[in-house]
Amino acid sequence: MEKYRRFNIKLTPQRIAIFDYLEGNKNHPSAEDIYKAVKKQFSTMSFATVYNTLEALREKGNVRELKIDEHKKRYDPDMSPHHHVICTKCNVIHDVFSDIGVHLPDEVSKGFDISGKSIEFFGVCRKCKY
Amino acid sequence: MEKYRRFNIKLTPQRIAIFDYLEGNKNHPSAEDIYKAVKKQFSTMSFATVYNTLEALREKGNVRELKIDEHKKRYDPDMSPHHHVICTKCNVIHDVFSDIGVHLPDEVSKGFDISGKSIEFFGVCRKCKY
DNA sequence: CTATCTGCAAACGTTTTGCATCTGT
DNA sequence: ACAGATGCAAAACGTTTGCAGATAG
Repeated sequence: MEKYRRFNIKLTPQRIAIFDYLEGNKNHPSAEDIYKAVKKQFSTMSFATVYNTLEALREKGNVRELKIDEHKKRYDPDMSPHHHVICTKCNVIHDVFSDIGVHLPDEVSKGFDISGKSIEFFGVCRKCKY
Repeated sequence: MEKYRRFNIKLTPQRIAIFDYLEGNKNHPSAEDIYKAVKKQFSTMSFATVYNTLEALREKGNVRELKIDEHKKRYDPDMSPHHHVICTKCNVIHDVFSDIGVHLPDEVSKGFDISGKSIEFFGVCRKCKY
C-alpha cells in the first residue's frame, strides 16, 4: 500500500490494478489496453474508471499522455525526459533517450509563452520492415 | 484551370473551391473550417467530399495533415519544411520557420527506418496572454 | 460520515462508410 | 463510356458525461 501513497489520490482496488499494470510498462498502452488488462481482474471495470484514474495520475505528474498515435491517446508511466518513435505500420512506440537540444529562439516564438514541446519520429520498425 | 492540373486529380467545382480556400491559407484549418467556407458556394457540400479531397491532396503531397490539435485534424497547404506552435487556450497555430537541426543518431533509432519527424511547441499566444 | 469513486449507458465530436446518383475526361 | 466523385445519412470510433449506488479515509 505504501508504494502507492505517493500518488496522493484515493486508493481503490481498481486503481491499484491500473497502477500495477502501468508500472514499468514500456508498451505505451492505450486506454483500451489498460481496460482490457484490468478487466481480467475486475470484470465490472469501466472506461470511466480508466480515464478517471489516468486523469488523476496525469494531474499529479505520474503519467504522460502521448498524442503520437493518430487514432488514440497512449499513456506512458515513464516521466523521465525522452522522446518517442512510432511505427507507421504497427503503431508500436519505442522510447528515444537522446538529448536533443531543441530550443526555440525568441525571434521565432511569435510572442508565445512556450510551455512545452514534443519531438516525435515516424518510421517503420524492424519487425514490419520484413 | 491550368494551375490546378499539377494536383493530378480529377477536377470538380467543389474541389477547386477547396483548393482556392487552402491556397496561401495560414490558418491551419480543420475539416469543418473548410466545409463551412466552401458550403457558402456549394450549399450541398458534404464532409465526405472535404475528407475525400484532403486525402487526395495528401496522397499527392499537396497538403500536410497536422495532429497537433488534440481535438481535430488540421491541414496545412504549406509543404515547405517548418514546425508549429499551438496556443493551448485558443488553438491558434503559427508556423515556425526555424532550422532546428534534429536528427536521430543511428544508435538510438532502435532499428527503425525513420521517414519523418515532427517538432511541436505548446504555449499561450500573445492574445490569450492578456 | 461524506467526499469521492465506480459502473453503466447514453452522449459527444470527429471521421469514415455505404450506396445511389452524377460528372469529368 | 465509365472510373471515379458527390451527397446524404448512418455508422464507427475514442472519449466524456450524468447519475445512482458503493466505498475509502
